[in-house]
Amino acid sequence: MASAKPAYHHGNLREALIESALAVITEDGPAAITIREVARRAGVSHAAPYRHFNDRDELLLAVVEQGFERLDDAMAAARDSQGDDELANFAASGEAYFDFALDNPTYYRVMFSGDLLSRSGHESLSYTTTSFFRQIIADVKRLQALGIVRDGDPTLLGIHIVSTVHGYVSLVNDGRISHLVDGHYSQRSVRDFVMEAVILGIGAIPPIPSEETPS
Amino acid sequence: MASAKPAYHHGNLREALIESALAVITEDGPAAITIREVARRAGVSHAAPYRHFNDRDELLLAVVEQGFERLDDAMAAARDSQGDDELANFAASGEAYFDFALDNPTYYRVMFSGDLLSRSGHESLSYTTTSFFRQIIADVKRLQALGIVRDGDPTLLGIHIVSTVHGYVSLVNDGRISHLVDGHYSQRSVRDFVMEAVILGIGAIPPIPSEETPS
DNA sequence: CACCAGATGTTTACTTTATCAACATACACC
DNA sequence: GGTGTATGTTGATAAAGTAAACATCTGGTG
Repeated sequence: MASAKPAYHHGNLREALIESALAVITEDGPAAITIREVARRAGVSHAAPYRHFNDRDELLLAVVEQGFERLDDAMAAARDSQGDDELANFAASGEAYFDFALDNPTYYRVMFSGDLLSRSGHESLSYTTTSFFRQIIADVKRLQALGIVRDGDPTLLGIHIVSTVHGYVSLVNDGRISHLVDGHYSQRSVRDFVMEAVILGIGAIPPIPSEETPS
Repeated sequence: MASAKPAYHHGNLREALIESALAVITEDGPAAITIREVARRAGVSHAAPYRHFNDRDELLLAVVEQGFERLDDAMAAARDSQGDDELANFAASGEAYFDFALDNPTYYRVMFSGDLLSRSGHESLSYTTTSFFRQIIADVKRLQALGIVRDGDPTLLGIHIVSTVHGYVSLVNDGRISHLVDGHYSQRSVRDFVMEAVILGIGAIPPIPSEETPS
């Protein structure tokens, strides 16, 4: 009861366009996104997207924003997953970051592409990262107050932490270290090594690994 | 004696095109590079670049390769600058990396854009990073043998180191942390903090800061 | 229920670009 | 000097961004 005629109005074109954009990026990278291709995939005319986005960048921006929302959600969920253990909560949110980035390379790539920012210094972008950093720095402060994290400027510590995590997932996503890892390490074990190194680096003791033995 | 007529043959068009490309990237980002614009800046017709590069990506690739050469040179020079002090040499080469990336954001951005790789999995690109990683890992091994760097898989330690450095310079270059730093810290001091944290993180003691008091 | 105002799509048209093919020129070597 | 090859130029085609004018649907309003 919903397929007789193609329907002049799509119904939810905006979302459909974002999804198509993601598909294109996954297949051919962010540079391959074209308004026309995205429109084609959504089954509308090449100019229809302009009813929802002023230009190509705005479409990209919508993808970025959706990505940050999902990342935020994942981290927020993880942050509260470990009860009262502050360090475990922090580690869990960090793990969520790793996992989001590695499981959603498409989102991650656009989110941190830098190209968008350089082209149109969209405030929303810098805002997103700002709030993200604030959260990390607040975490560091809290853990310092609890004596879990070493003394030192929390902003600088936060920058150090984010640098490592972001650097690692970027290198992995861009296929820059696969040649070192493939056949020698599981992606998981490398991720865990880096994560523990981060914890160690801020002077906290990594949580005792759980007994689970995943496949 | 070298400017009478425009000269049908440019003389060194290939280099000129690479330079023009760099200029465009600096001004408007990598996505703004067009064969035609680059040709315009070099003062040649829109099809002339095709005598030197098969397509747009190959031009980009040439920029990337030149960038990696310069980075390699800078690091190699630094690596031998501190005499027999192995750790100091390592730190110096790391510092050279930071400096190259932060002083040449244009090069660095294209070099690690990831877009190129995803579009055309050019072997030369993965090769470059491969040799780069090999060097780091060799350094780690040597320092471990000297008891300067903590035990642990040198490949994983190398990945950790490169992740942090690359992550930091990427965030800086993409303007993602300027809002945290501006007015509070000098870029230099943040860089030094991260660099020391890396040294600390691999279990080495940071070299005693020199007496210099730069402006 | 008929009708109007927006919102959402479509068509057309113009400009810029990548890229190819055909043609032109200059330099190197004989 | 003559010629082949590398290096440039011109012209043409197809695809994309984007704007403008036109079409159609949807949701109130009377």
